[in-house]
Amino acid sequence: MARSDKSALPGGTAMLVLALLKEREMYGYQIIEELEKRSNQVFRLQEGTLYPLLHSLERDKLVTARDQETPSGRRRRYYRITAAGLRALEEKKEEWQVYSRAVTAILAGA
Amino acid sequence: MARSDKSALPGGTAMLVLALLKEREMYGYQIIEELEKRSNQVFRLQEGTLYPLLHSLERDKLVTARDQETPSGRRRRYYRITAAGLRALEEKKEEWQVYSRAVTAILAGA
DNA sequence: ATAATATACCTAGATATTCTAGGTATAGGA
DNA sequence: TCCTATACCTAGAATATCTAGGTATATTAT
Repeated sequence: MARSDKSALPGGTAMLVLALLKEREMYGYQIIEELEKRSNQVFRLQEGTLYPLLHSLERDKLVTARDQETPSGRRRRYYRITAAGLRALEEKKEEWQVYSRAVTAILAGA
Repeated sequence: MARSDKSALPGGTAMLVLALLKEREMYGYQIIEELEKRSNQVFRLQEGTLYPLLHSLERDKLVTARDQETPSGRRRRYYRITAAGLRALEEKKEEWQVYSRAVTAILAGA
């Protein structure tokens, strides 16, 4: 995830992608743009990050994929979240809450 | 940083360590325990993560180090944050705020 | 007294994640 | 016609963290 200092949120990328897919099925390129838009340009996934990630989510059965052509003939691969994916999302969200609260506590000091 | 799913917050570990050192100088083992305590056991740095990290912070002049023996003869290496370290901490905190707000926005949905 | 555990430092190599830097192909606009 | 945007992909590099060791002394339990 491209940010000023090159760092990212580990495991978090999958969580964000699953969160988008919870709303509706989307194709890869669209996920990148949505994520950028909704974060107000805070992060923009690199294609080299997203596509392999989608493949691993599919392998783990957290999403399913189907190909579809646009009227103009362009190929798109749509991803849809599965029941297991929804469960995984809830878990990751819970972890994120716990984690960010702990970080906040430490930053706030003694 | 040991968590249930093995993931961590990249760059975040340095931020947390610097946040502790802002309060007072500390030695490595102590940092591990303080971090665990203040996060309510949410994370516990592995020694193999912390010691190399402290060395890189020292190399980058964000901290300075000095050795000291306890009355009983045990060696401890104390780390103190530098002015550059304080600046780096403020930057990382700002990034964290921006980042966590963006994540929250995406998790909250459209 | 001795054994086991805790303290305290360290490193090398494996693993996981993301990035860089390419590649392919089509659509649409200048 | 050429350039940019769309849309997919992968290989290899870079980075961060973990695993799994190692050394040594102090403290606690047997």
